[in-house]
Amino acid sequence: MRTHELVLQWIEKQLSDGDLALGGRLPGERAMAEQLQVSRTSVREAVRILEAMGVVRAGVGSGKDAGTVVIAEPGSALGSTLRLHVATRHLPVADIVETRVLLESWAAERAKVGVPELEEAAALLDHMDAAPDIDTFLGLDARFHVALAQAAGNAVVSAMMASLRGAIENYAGELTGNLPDWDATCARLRAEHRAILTAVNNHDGGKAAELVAAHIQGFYTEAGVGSDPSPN
Amino acid sequence: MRTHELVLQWIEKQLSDGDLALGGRLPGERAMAEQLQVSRTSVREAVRILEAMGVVRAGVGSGKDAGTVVIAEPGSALGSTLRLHVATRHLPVADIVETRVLLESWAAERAKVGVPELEEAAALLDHMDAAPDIDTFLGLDARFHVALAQAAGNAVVSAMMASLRGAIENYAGELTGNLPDWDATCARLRAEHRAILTAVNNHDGGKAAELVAAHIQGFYTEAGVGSDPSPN
DNA sequence: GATTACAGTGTGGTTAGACCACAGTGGTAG
DNA sequence: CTACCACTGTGGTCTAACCACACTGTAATC
Repeated sequence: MRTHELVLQWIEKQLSDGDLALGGRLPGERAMAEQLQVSRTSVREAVRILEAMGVVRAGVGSGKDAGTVVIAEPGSALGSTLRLHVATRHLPVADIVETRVLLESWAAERAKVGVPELEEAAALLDHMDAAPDIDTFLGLDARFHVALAQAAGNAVVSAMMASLRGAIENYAGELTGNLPDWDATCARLRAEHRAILTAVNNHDGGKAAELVAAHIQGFYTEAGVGSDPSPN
Repeated sequence: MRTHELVLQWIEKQLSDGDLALGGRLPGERAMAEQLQVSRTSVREAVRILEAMGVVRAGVGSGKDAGTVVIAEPGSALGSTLRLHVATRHLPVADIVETRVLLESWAAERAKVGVPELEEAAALLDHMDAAPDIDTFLGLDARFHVALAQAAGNAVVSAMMASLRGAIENYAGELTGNLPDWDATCARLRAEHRAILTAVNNHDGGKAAELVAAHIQGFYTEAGVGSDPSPN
């Protein structure tokens, strides 16, 4: 077994045993190296992997944001991984979109009315009506979809859904500039968002799921994603 | 931007541009370091991250398996990431199981009859009948479920489904020893597998999806997973 | 006394250079 | 022809140093 894997095992055990919890600080790299009798290089390789997994965040200096602390951001980590595999042509963009439709319509169908996430989603829709530019709109759009997914109460589905979106974010983002009429598209998307939220609040999960599926598929189809067999 | 991220960007660009394809070799670490004008350490950190993502595999020595080659194993990589997040208590085991049911029943419903994956699945069932011990059985079981998922033709769903299983593999594996009657459970699982495959081959996707959902949920429930609010 | 300036401390970030184990390659002695 | 062995290039590991950064405490200054 390679040295940095030993360090990974040790840290994972600390997490599993509860000796290291979310928000907690890892020992300094030099201290860990001495404690485990390995070089600082190996410790750093392990920390890098955990950072790529979204399990820790490393910060220089001293004080609040310094040191290596335990976080929980699986979404961005999974997204990066998927993005790389899309780059290798192993994961087709169409499959990403299809899976996103699957997860997100499932979540819409099971969204619990009255949870804070739905209120946040509603507030985001108001902000989107006043979004000054496309990028701001897309940023709020992402947050809306995540909030909607979170309302279903399954953290794994939320994380995966967010990662799927993130994996093709740049790719799809480039295509929005080529849309024939962004203002019209934007107006349609906003109307669809409100229809989805209304269906959820009316306890009509089936309707909400249908609307979400059509909403996502419609956007990517219009942007030209999914029909192209050779992305990048 | 940190140095190793620069290396990551460079490699990702090589992949996106097609200059580096699946099965291809990365330049040696020393060569890459010189080419990008960074230290070998930084190159190694980038390679470590890619390795954790399941994008490359590093091998020592010379010849066929030597050097750093591009692979495509998102499943194991995503599984490790999820496992770590389960360890931080951020992802409940119950959510993992629920998501696996979702993905796998979706795949069962859309499995295409006649594809090679289904034939492989059938062959695996025969091998499972003759499995000498639990570990062998569970290994074949994993391959059966992956083959079934692949029959739906969505690489992302297959990878995610495999990763979900892998994330709680050890956790669930420990519990199989505590089952009241493994022989009975094993016989039941084998019967359920055949019923699932039969439903798929009869083009009864709805039935297959139902059976798969009950099959997975039943196993984890019997093993005591999902009802325990505090795993590990 | 309050404020400012600055050295001190501990963090991760980066580098250079060395040595190791490993696995093929090819020459060489038998 | 065979067996051996030095050679080469790969990743794996380690050491020791230096840097930038951000806070902390102290001391000089107003």
